[in-house]
Amino acid sequence: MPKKYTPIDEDGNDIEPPIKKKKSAKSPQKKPESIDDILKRFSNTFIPQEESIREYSNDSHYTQPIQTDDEKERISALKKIITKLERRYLNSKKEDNQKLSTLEKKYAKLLNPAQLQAAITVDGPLLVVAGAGSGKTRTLVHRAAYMLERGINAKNILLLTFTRRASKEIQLRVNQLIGSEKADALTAGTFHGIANAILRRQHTLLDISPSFTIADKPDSADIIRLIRHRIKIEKKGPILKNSKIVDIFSRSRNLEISVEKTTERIQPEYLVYAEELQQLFTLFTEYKSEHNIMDYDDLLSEFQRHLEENRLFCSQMQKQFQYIMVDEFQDTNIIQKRIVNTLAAKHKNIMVVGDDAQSIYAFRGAVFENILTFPEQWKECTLIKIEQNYRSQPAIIELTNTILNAASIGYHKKLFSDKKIGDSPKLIKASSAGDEASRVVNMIEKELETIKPKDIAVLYRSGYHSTHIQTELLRRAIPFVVYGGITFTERRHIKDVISFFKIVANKRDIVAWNRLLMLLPGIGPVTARKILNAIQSGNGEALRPFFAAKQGDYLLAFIEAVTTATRPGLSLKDMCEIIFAYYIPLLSEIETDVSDRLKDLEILREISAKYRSVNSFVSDFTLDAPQKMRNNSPVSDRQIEETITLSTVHSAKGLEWHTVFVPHLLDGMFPSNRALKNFSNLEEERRLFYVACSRAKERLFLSYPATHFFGGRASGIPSRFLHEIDSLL
DNA sequence: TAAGTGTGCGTTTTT
DNA sequence: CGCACACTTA
Repeated sequence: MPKKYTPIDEDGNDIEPPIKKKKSAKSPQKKPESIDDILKRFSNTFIPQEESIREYSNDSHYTQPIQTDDEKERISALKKIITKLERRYLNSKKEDNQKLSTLEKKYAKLLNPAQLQAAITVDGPLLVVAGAGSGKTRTLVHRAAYMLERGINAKNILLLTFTRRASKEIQLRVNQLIGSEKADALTAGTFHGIANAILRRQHTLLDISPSFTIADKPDSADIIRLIRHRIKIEKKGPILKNSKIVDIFSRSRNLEISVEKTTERIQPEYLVYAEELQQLFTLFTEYKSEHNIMDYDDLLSEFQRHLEENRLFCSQMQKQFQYIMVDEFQDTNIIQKRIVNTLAAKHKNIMVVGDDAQSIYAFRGAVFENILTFPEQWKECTLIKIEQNYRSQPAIIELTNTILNAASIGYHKKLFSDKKIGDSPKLIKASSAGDEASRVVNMIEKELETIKPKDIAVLYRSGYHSTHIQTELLRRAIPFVVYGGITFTERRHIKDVISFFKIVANKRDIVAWNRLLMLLPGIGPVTARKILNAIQSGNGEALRPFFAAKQGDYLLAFIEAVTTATRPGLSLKDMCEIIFAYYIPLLSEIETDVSDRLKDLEILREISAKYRSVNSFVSDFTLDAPQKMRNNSPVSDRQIEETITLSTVHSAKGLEWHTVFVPHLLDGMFPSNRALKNFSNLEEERRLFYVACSRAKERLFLSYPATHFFGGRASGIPSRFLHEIDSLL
């Protein structure tokens, strides 16, 4: 068996010199090391590294994961569905001599025949399978415009998108097409955004509190942190990480399978804690409802639950949304599909668009079967395929088609393009991650001679893959924006201030209270809990003893700020003043590098000024975090023109660039280590690779380093996906 | 009981 | 590199 890991690279890496810690020599080890451990450490340190760049021509490196019986079954079932779909598609292909109305003729000039059909087929269920770059958004935009022009009331149209960015773009383009008065009344947004808005607006009918706050993932992890001590958790295996627990819970709900099953599937090391996890899940659920908190999954499932249980509400919704369009349908999960089905049940004017080859959100419960089985659900549905690609030049299309052909299933689309053939995709081999970064940036500089910064993107598998490239770009003073990874919202001081707003919005948001209390010097978990008990007791006097304690002045200042900020009639601007006046001095006390953070807070002030209610500010902020960052702060649209884009592949979905770089194509990085042993996960990684490459219009550069630091070890095997497209590079 | 230090461990992807 | 936990110190 070939050696899987090469030892630590000690030379030539100017970015991240590996400093070998000698901790074991200093601190006495309690348990004696096993011979295996010692040997492992020895070989990591002293066995000379392999310096040559590996070639991918030899596929003995790659062990294909074994398909489980379930997977085999699923695939053969899907294949049957696809064959049926294909047959049905061929039968339904109409002769194109239908007579067009004047209005339709207008749209015929703007769209190709398939797009036109998709746009003017307004009544009844409709499935549009659209390949990458085939003008999916264009079709949606024109369809909405066509409907409005045909006299359908904008209020009766619901457009569900995957990201806020997509919904904003569609709305903007509809505006440009037919003017804003009509288009503005259209309901467009993400599933989560719409669920949030409707739950708040209809709170009386639904009998819920409209002041609930929304917990993002770190917030949920905080809740777990607060409640995990209520049950005894003996150390039986690996440490239970709060954020992983949250992942398990969320996935369990998205897939609608038990916590234990989910654990087995995504975090089998935690199976020893199955019982504890189940208990925690119950506590977690109770905690959220007690404190008027909803997480992302609650927004969807509560919405769906009310639709099911409240007939009045349901019929109101069905009456309002007579025409429904869903973008990126391949990435919907069971609950989202159910919501759509319920909403469309009465009028049946439901149109879904998607591409099964771009389904990359299985980790969030997405089932691309949703798109393939749509015609089974809606028997009378019309089926349209849009296959012409307007984005990429033929050499790139050939490559992306090849990637798809390696996939085991899929509703195969033969994308084709009229564009003239351009440069073939290039492969860059580097000796180390630092070397890779500098080669990539060399190419970027070369590209910049002919194209604009905003036409270039670097797309990688995981957030932390961007660090080397970032360092290199910073060094050469090339401005860039980072999408994905650590967002603005997750920065500590932003979370603090938002927590303050959350308290104002929802007094019961104990997570927010706790966070702010723990910030105070002299207050730790125990005191914080006591204070919280006092606050929740509903008796103000109970707080008095804490003011008298040695760090009481801090607490007093905090409580005073809270009461001032909660006074009725304050604008968000006033509130910001009060909060900052309290928080900034405190921040300077506990942090050293305040100036950067103050800039962030200024941005926060600007954003908040646009809102009139605390609730909408806080929920929008959680659902639609500003994530464009440059030197760690959001940038204006103007600056974006001058910057190149660094993004995770996931965040790059639906976007396109003249030139695209896909670095770190090592087995274990892309495809990710986690996916190597599981057949379906590996298939999803391949689709992800497909999404990455199909973002490129003219030029595509793939690259990999010989080694990459990876928890002290380095993997040096080129990605198996490169092997699959070998001949095209 | 808060807060600081050390250490071991495991690194997706997002609304 | 960040975190959960163990242990120490004040």
